[in-house]
Amino acid sequence: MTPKRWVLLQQASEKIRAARCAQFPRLNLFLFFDEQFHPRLLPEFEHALSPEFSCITAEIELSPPSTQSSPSETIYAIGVNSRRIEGFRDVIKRVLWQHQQRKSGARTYATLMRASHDQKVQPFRLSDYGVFTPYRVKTPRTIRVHSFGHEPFYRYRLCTPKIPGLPKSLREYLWLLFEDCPNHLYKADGFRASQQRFMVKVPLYHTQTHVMIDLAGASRDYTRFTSRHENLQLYFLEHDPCSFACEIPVWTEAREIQDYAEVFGTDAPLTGHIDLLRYTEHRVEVWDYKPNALNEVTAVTQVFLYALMLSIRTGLSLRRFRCGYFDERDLYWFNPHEAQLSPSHHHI
DNA sequence: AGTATATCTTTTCTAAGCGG
DNA sequence: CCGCTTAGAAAAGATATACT
Repeated sequence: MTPKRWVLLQQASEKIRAARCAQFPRLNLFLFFDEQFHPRLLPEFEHALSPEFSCITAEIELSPPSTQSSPSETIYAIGVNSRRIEGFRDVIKRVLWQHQQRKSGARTYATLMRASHDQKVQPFRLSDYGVFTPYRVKTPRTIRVHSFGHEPFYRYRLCTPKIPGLPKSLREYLWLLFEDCPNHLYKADGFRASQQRFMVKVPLYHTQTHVMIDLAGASRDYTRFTSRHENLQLYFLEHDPCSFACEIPVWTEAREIQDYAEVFGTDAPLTGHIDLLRYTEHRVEVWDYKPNALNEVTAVTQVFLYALMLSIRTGLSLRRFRCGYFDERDLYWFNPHEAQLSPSHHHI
């Protein structure tokens, strides 16, 4: 979106708001130009929004520029009379998500595992399609928080001063989550990485002396929240220079892996939330806090799937990841690219 | 559950009005 | 001219609501 177009959309927004403010005092708008498939979307948006919102649509024809050579353009707008801007945004996102241009040539699971080079990714961004008005600007904080209503609620936290040193695609992913996360994938039909569906075989290393273990022990005195998990996570973000984010949403869909159904035994999207991310020795570390790590059996699969999904989201090779889980006594870690997923998924 | 925002309520501040 | 009173505005605080 060019700055000029952005201004035109803002002006259109003001115009609509002025005309409708009496009838719709809490009007929130999504505006876009008539490019690509957009105009067809107006009724689709309306249909998707109608169960939850009272909505209006508008079309504004721009007066053509003085040089008559170029054709006139139209701005389309869909609006809701509600303050639930996140709910509004989610519906728009869901509709647009289905219209994404399919990336051709999804890699097979085996190539994904073998890849030693990073891949280019083209993440979905709402701002590529249109603008929301009014736009609510969040106050900047060192640890930025966003709660996802992913049943239950997950509070994603990002420690912004630690971001600059990270690989670019990871940085971009961490930022786009705040607004562009496809929350509809986390509803009903998907399957969670935390649910056990198959076994992973991988060389697993065990230790009882590790900075993570010390930090986990020290975090016990931290009781800001009622949840132990949340206290530990925030403690790591505040006291460990390597920990930069917690409860990071990740996902992958069937169209992203050629033999997805064969590998996972389903077409449903895979979703999850990574407990804790660290960056050390040029490796992205995916961690899960498991009280009683010693007796843990499902954690390897779970953390492996987290790393796989983050690798797909960021395009970073699995070789740049390290995985593990820990508590106040024990720590286990492994290299995700060495993992072997047993294809049978019939054991739940 | 925990947090941000809107709305209502109370307090405080400011300044104008007025009588001594 | 001064100080007391008070209306109205602004700030602060408390509560309700919406949000994720």
